[in-house]
Amino acid sequence: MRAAESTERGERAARILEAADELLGEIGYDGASMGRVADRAGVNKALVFYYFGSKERLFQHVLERYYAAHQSALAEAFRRGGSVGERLHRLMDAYFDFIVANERYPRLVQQLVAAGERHVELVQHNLAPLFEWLTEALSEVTPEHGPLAARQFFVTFSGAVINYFTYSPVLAAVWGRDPGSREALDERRAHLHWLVDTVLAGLADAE
Amino acid sequence: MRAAESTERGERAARILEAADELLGEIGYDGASMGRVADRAGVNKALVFYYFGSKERLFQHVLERYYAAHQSALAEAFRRGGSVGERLHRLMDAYFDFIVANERYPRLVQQLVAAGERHVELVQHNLAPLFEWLTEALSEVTPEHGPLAARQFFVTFSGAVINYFTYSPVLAAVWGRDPGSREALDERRAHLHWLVDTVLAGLADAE
DNA sequence: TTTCGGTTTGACCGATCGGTTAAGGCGGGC
DNA sequence: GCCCGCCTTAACCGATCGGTCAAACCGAAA
Repeated sequence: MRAAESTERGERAARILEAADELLGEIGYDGASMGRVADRAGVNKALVFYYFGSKERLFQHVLERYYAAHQSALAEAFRRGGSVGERLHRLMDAYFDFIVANERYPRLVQQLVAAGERHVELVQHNLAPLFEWLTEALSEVTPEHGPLAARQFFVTFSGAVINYFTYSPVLAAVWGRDPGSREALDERRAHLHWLVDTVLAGLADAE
Repeated sequence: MRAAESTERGERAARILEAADELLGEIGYDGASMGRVADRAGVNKALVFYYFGSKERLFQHVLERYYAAHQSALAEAFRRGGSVGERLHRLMDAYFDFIVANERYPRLVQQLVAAGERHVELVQHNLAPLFEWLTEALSEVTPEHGPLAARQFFVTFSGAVINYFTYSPVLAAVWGRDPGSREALDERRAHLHWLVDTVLAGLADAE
């Protein structure tokens, strides 16, 4: 995929995209000036505009790459059937794995949401399928309305996953331990699976 | 409290602080230029520097106000004793109520974390007490290590609360409903309490 | 060899940024 | 009436921002 993009319009465009990706994750949209992007890519600033037209389109390009990857990773996990529990565990794993493999992604989405109303649409398109899949997967065991509706669990579960990563630098300081280490990630993953099972058991009791 | 600050150095300083607070929540640190802060406060730009010295100190002032309020709200909720469940429910309510009463706060913290390593320290000081209280409250029923350790529930619970608000504009679009409405807030609060009870029941079973 | 179209560059633009400065109100004590 | 200290302002500073442009480069077709 990345190789295809490198040859699509020359590898310099790919270097620019990669630099924009890195800087967006490190210092945010406002901090990542076109000049710094060009410098990191080892390229003249005007070339960035030649390839991508404007700052907004450049970073939109960066986000769409993640969006597509995120989408396909979760679609794959959802397509295969199984019981409610199996599908939830698989969705959870897919979401978790995707973020581990794309460590800049959660901070990036977080920046978009925090930046205000302007970029809500993009995040919305990103979140909508995940929301619908989880709603469908849960529909067998949750009521349609009220505190136990699927939409509540959507916020709770996705928050439990993504917050671990977005707050990771803070957690590293509060705990005496790197939240990105292999053991810490395994522990978090096990916690999430326990959470799914416990919530499902609680829902069964509530009926 | 606010009245005390208004008279401390004249009400113009308070107007500047309020404008800075609003803009920080609306358009972020980088977007909130000193000129715009001054305009919104109805004041000359140089006056902002006269009172607060620099942009960084101005917004640090804004954050410290929230920090103190957050701290005291949760300390109050924790001080009173009771069973594990009672303390957890009270902490949850206090956290939730505080955010409802300070709607710009979560987006503000989110921006700090997203902005990179620079502001981690402030968020850390903010989160550390909450972490320790929840850890202490949970210590009776959770193991010290592994997937059911208190630190895991800290991330899960705080994420379940704060994510509802930070993703609120996105959720409004995905659902056909305003997440900030009275009924929606009540429903979310009930969900969180159900979550606490269910997790506690699950922990009791796990022993 | 010349031409040509895509690529790359340095120089430049107006706007805005955070921050400074010197000078003007302006009310209260002498 | 004058002076002093706090408040407030317009004007200005250098730096950086996103974006433009005309010229130079360069490999392939003719």
